[in-house]
Amino acid sequence: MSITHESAAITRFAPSPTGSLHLGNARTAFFSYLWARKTGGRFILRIEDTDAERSQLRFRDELMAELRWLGMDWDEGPDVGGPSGPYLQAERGDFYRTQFARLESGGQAYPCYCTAEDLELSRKLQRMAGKPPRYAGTCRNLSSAQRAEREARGLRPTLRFRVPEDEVIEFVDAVHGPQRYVSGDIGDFIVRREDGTSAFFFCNAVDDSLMGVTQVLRGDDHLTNTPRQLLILDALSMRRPAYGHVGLLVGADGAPLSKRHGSTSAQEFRERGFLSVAVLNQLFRLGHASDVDGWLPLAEMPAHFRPEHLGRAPARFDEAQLLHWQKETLERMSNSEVAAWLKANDAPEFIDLVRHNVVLPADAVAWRAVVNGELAPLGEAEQRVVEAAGAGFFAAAVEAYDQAGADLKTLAKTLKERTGRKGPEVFMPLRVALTGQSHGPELAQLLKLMTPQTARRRLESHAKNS
RNA sequence: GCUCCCUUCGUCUAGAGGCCUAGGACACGGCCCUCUCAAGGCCGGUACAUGGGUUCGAAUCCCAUAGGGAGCGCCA
Repeated sequence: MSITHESAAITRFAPSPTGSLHLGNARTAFFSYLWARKTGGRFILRIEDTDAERSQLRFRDELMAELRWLGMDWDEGPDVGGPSGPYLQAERGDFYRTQFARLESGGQAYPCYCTAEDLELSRKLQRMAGKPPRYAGTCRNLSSAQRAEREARGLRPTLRFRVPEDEVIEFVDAVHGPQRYVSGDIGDFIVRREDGTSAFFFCNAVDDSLMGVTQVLRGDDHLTNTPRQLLILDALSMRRPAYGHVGLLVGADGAPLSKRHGSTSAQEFRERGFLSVAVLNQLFRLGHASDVDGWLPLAEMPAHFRPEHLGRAPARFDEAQLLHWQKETLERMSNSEVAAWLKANDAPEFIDLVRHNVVLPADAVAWRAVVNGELAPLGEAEQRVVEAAGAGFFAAAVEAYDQAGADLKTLAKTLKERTGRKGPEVFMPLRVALTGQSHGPELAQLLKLMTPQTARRRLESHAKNS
């Protein structure tokens, strides 16, 4: 069996609006998006809001806003419509009811009157006995009289899928290759909750099929769920999409990405000032090997996306690499784009000067203070530079500054003549005194941007008691 | 407990039996450039989880072991 990656793929991203857009989900969404764009297919956004308790409108809006911020657009979705709507599962109840009825009339599903407490207890018992916690089959073969009796007692049933015995379920996973499961390992599972809404296994599989999705791409955590979904689709004689399960995104410690790893949502990275293209360049290479190593604009990513090179092993998210893509992105931006990104109304000369020393907006804040604010206390290394130069050096520097003004070349020249020092021995103490740091943008330009009073005061402060 | 998945430099990855004394990117270290940092150029170190097979030959195939992860939910 060979997997074809080239035909027009209909892919989807189907998040549940119960939280912010996690980096891992953003990556799966992105891969799905790229697959559709690469093959000239379609990308669908479907919101899985069947859990009324946890689903929130706010999260749905946030999810879409973050996706858009990242640069992804979808051909079908709750806000743009499409031929297979509605795209909110909460509004698809009629579709599910139709399919539930088909399952029930075919005997492929049955009402189950066990309560959540019954089931919990049963699972616990099985676990203690060292057995896999599977549905015991209590309601599997209830007679109509028995059902009527339970209904009369006011019990509201769930609908349970009757897993066929001794069936082999096979499929070719787009990233893992051939998979084989036996139905005996799967217990009957709930497809319709007591309140009539659809459970995940069901609506997720049915909608993918109904919406014409040809390629489902999702996290590895769904791999062993796939046979269940295939069973549903087969029972309903619905078309199976192809499935692909990518390795999860994990933190530096190898554990699934979570809050304790710091920022994990797209929103957090956006708020810290990361550029969306930088984030995309990083996601593009996590669990995916492209044919290019360098930075790519979003428009060129689909052509360099290789579905056959999606990774099975979990990928660690390393912020150092994201920082690299951030720099690469910044280097490609014009001064006015950088200025717009910084959102601070900086003078063009300032932007031009410090842009190569700024990776995040927070860095610009520090340089602004250097130009016209208060310097932070000197670090150890800086302290040593000042001490090595000596108070006399700075006294001479003040004098030279009074004559030369903000022209660093003349200032340095004068100082060289008066102190007999040269090169770094002249520039380094000046830099440290003037900026408080041993590194940074061109000193000559920095000096020009400062007010004379500031520059003079900073030099003078080291001329005395150092 | 059962089933399934995963394991190449610190990190992301290339690698589909000989092209691998394992390649690239990021990070790191050194040198050059330079007032410094960044950028750029050059150089460098570090990896096939372990143990058995199969084979003339294994990172690549098979089997065990170890370690990680997922699923077995009226959560998705």
